[in-house]
Parts: sequence; structure tokens; C-alpha cells
Amino acid sequence: MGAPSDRDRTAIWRDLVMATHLLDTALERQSQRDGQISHGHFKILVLLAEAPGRAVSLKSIADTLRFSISRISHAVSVLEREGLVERRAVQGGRRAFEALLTADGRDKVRDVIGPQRREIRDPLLGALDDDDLRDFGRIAARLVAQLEEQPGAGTP
Amino acid sequence: MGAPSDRDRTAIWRDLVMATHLLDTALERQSQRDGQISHGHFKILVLLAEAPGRAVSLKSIADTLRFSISRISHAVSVLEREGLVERRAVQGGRRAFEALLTADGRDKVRDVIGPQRREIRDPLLGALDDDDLRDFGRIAARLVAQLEEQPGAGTP
DNA sequence: TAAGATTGATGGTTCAATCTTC
DNA sequence: GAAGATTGAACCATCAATCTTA
Repeated sequence: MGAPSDRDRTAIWRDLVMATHLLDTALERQSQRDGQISHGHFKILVLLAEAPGRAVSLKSIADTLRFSISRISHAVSVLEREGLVERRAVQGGRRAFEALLTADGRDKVRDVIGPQRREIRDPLLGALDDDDLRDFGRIAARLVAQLEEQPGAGTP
Repeated sequence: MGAPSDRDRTAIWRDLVMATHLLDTALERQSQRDGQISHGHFKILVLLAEAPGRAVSLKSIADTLRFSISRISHAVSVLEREGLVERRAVQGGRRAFEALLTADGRDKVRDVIGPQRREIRDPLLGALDDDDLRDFGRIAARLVAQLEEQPGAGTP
């Protein structure tokens, strides 16, 4: 077998763009339905939940999630107003603040993440057999690595 | 080798969500930069460009791209105002309209799609060797199929 | 001064309600 | 009545400009 043809590449690209769109849509719907929260905001809560001390500086959130710092600022304001997060000054940086996950925020993560795994993650990965899943793990890691090194793909 | 572990699945899921986010971001930036148009609007233009007669009914656009019909209506209004598309009544349906790609619309597609292939698609698929690319083609098709059959993943 | 963060305006998406035509 | 489409409000993301503090 030779290299995949141009038609193959076109089909693969189309599937990739479509999968991206559909997965984003599914995640968005699910988090809105089960947590009345956007998937973008939810990703911030998950990051805080996994952090030691449940707190991360706004700058770190932006870097990790590749969100713009402005987006983080707006998002944290909303999350704070909803009582899911608290802003706290942190000494050390020039003007560093960190977001701290509240008890309500932890509950929110729990409310959303269970259904997300059951209804989206598990069926999706379940569509692949063990071999495909292993292959996909390797491939997804390569794709992320390539996307991360692309100029302009990071924080603006 | 047995089945991938839970930790493996978690890592794969994380990479998948991250790849989705990064690819979406890259496509959005690129279409804005090279065409002053959102990637969502651009996908509509591409669909029209590939259609026979360069015209597709609003309903068909919504079904094909899995966009809400309301989103299509808003989007076509904007695209029409910019002269990239024309609305045209079509007899047959109850109240069917179709969007028709204009010459300017065709130019816009050309302006955007070249750089998109060069700067995003080709480097991304280029990160995979021939075997991985073939595997990925099979896997991406399965993922799309699973996402499409998921209840609630389609048009609201 | 520069890193970190905020603000306001603008544009896109969603949802619910409404309208139009067969 | 129902399929197809539109509208307006609300929310989220982005960009440019501005502010704050070590």
C-alpha cells in the first residue's frame, strides 16, 4: 500500500472538521443541560478542581486552556457572580490573582462530569475497539503536539 | 497487550477535547485573518461552492452542517448584507428558500481555503505518517458516525 | 516599565416565540 | 395544521484600549 491519495486526505480532513464540530456541540449542549453552564466555563471549573488547593492564577488558566486572558477575566467574573469561584489576590506576581473553586463550584463539576462521561465520552471511545483506541491515543497526542506548536494557535 | 487502562482512556479523552479546542481556534483565527469571516460562516460558503448550481436550501444547509435553522437564518442575513450570498425563493417546499453563492462569495472561498490548507490542514495531517494517516481515516469516520447518531447531537 | 488584569464594544450562537405559506 | 423561516433577547468570545501594581 502506498501513501493515502489526495482524495483520502480530503475525506479525512472533512471527517476531522466534522468530528470537531459535533463533539463541541455535544459537550456544549450537555453542560448547558446538566449544569446550566457553558462548556468553556465548565473547563475552567474542571481545571480548578484538579489543581492542588483548588486554586489557579488567572494567567495560568489562560496558558493551560489556551484561552485569551480577557476571556478568563470575563468568565471568572460570571462564575464569581454565580458563587462557583472566588477571586483572591496572591502575593508574588506583579498583579497576580487566582481563582478558587467554592463548594458550590465543586458540586457543579460533579453534576456535569458524570453525565458527560456516561453520555459522551464512553459511547464515543466505545465506538473504537482496543487496537483502534491505542492507535487513536498515539495519533491524538501527535495532533495536539502539532496544534500546540503552530504559530498563533496559543494565547493571543 | 490487554485493553487500554482507565488512565489511558482519560489521557485520550483529554487529548481529544484539547485537539478539538485547538483546531477550532486555529480555523477561526485563520478565516478571520484571511477572509474577515467567521469559520462558521465560511463553512456555509464552502458548502454552497461545492453544490451543483452553487445553491442550497436553508433547510439543507442546516441539516448538512448540523447547524440550527435559526443560526442559518441569521448567518445568511449577514452574508447577504456582505454580498457573498443571495436569497432566492424556490418553488416546491412549503416556504422554501435557497442561498446562492455570488461571485464575491466564490472569491472569498478562494481567499480563505488556500491558506487554510497550507497552514492548518497540511501541517496537521503531515504530522502523521502514512500508516497513522490511514488508521486515522478509519477512526475519524467511526467517531463521526458515532457522534451523528447520538441523540441531541443533530439539529435542535 | 512591563506583567497581569479589566473593560466596553462588536459579532456569533442559542433559545423561545412568532410569522408565512402550502 | 405543519414545514420552513424569521426575529429579538441573552449569553459567550474576541479585540483593542486601558488600568494597576511590583
